[in-house]
Amino acid sequence: MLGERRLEVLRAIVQDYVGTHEPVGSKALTERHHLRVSPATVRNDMAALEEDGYIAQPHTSAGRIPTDKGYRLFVDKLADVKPLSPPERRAIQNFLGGAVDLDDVVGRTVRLLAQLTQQVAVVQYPSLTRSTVRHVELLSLAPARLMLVLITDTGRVEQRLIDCPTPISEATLADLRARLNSKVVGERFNDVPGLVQDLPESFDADDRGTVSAVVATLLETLVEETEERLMIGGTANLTRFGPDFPLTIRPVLEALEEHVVLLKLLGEATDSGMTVRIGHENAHEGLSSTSVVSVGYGSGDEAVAKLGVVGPTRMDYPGTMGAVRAVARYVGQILAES
Amino acid sequence: MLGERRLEVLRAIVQDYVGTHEPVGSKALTERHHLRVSPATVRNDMAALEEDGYIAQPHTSAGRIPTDKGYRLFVDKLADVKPLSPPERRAIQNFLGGAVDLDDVVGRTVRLLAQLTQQVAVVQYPSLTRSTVRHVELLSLAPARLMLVLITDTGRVEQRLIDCPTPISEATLADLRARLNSKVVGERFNDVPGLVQDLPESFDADDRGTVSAVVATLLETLVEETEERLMIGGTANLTRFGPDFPLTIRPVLEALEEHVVLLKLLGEATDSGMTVRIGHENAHEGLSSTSVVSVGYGSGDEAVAKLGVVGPTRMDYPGTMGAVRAVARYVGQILAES
DNA sequence: GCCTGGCACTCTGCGAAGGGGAGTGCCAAA
DNA sequence: TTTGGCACTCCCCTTCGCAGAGTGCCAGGC
Repeated sequence: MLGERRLEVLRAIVQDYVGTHEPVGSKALTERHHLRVSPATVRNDMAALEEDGYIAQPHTSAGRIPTDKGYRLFVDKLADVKPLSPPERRAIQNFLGGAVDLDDVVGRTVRLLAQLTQQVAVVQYPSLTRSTVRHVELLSLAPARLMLVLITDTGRVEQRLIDCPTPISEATLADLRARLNSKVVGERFNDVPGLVQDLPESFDADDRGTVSAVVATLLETLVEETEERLMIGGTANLTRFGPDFPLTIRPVLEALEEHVVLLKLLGEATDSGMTVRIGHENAHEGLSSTSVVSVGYGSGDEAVAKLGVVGPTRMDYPGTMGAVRAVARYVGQILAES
Repeated sequence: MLGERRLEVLRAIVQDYVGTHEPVGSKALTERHHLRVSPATVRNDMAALEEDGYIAQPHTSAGRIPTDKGYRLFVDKLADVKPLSPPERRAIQNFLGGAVDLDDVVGRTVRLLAQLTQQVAVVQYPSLTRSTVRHVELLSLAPARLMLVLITDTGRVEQRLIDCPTPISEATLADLRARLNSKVVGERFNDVPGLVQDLPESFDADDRGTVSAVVATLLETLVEETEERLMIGGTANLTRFGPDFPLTIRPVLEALEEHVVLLKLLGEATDSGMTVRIGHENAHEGLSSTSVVSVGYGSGDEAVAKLGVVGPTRMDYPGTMGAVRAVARYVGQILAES
């Protein structure tokens, strides 16, 4: 359909526009890229590209800018992920390696990604549902008041207060704690319900209510806290959007504050491999002039969460994708080590 | 020094400028505020106010706008904190009351404050140093690997991994756990070091190394985690700064991302009562065209942390102060209940 | 059939020019 | 001390005109 040279022209347009942020004309194209043809020929190609919806003119007799469809083609067919340089890789490793706990890992990742891409970075905390249980702790705070602490293999800690129907002895509590842990430690969250549901039956009638309450709270924590958290950074980079951005930046800031929206956005991305959503491909309309590059990361083979960046559609896709992929890889390593 | 009417004129200028965001002239002043004098008289007063540095003209023969010094006088002498309406109070209570845990309380508070003031809200997590210990838990993860979990009365949980020099038996661990808790539960963080420092001596020589490691980690957690966290919201309100804000908004966004800066900012505020820092009174230069209204909040009589808002110097001070104070009060109540 | 050079046309962006408006400062009088 | 009057200043907005860049189309060449 599209000739080889036309694709080349589109690639050149995207690259130039990303660099200059100004509509690019036929003459400038032939000068900067050594296409072996004249401006007039390029004009013909541009007309065809515009006809097919890959580029557009902001105003008659101005240069062309890529459309969402044009960027899509560029990303799918014309762009290679640009690997980071060895020094950059080392810097990433050093910076992430200094993290002391999970919060710190996520915090550093966000700052790193924002810094590397000069865009807004979004990092999801490792998801509970895909994590496994490292430990469950039960503390007696008062005669009829317990605290349940759940520790995941990714270092996340969740706590819940439990009001017991009847007081429970320390001995029974220790027993419960031991049996609970022997059942669930190392198991994935999804599998926990089936493993603990018959636990109350094996206790004395007196304690059964309390044990049930504990089990119920545990399951509740697993479900409710699937509500996933995320961290955002680099919002100052939004000012790079352009001179027209007062109206552009506002809906983006609003969207970024709605973590639910962002989580959904990340969730929609394919599980493995990198996902690029361009402009109107994003469901949320506040993000219709932005692109989202996201990828899963995890401590093992499997992704436990996602991270990505949000930037203007006119972003440097190869560079951004390279940075996102590299950061995800190293975060995975760090998580695996801890 | 300043006559009564001149103060009245200053107040009128501030109020008008806050409302219109445009330099205010003598004629408009006499029309909107029923000052019983003519524009010419007001002009004389304005000249005097300008002489003293309370107001300034952006350009010759334009209206006047308040200076930082003018706002300062307004806040100190001319403005009353504007109480919220009963419906607003009820809404606050309902909204905050729905919180399920500490994260949720802080999150809701930030959103609420941003919504009420239409500005950027900053809420500090309850500080560890002023909190008391609710429980310390020790978990054996591996033969020579422990996890220390610290739970505060404000619901915060911190965890740390400990590598033991020598393995420790479950019995000894239980003993240590019990003695540790009996010493520190209910105590303020600041007092903990003195209470636990002689703990290692009372154990067998074999275990002393491990106990020392545990104590050291606990103390480290207390100190390091004095690093306080905070949450920010309402950054989309930055777009209200004005049409000239591309250059204004960027340093503010940058400052907001440096939590360390913000914590310092909040920390500088007086412990009790409300603090208003106007324009250049803020140490950080990115915030030199913003004002920060902050106040402490706490579960009891004493403040455990601070919250506040960051907005343009031309903000509605009475309304903002009223909202900040009210929110702080209700957050305190919520924390006291839980 | 595709590429190329030439040419007329369109539209934006920028700077100069001009008028309206708002506001000030000063002065003289009440 | 306040007030009305008046001349002056400066900003802002609109208009105008022009240069520049880019396009579309056409006719000719490979």
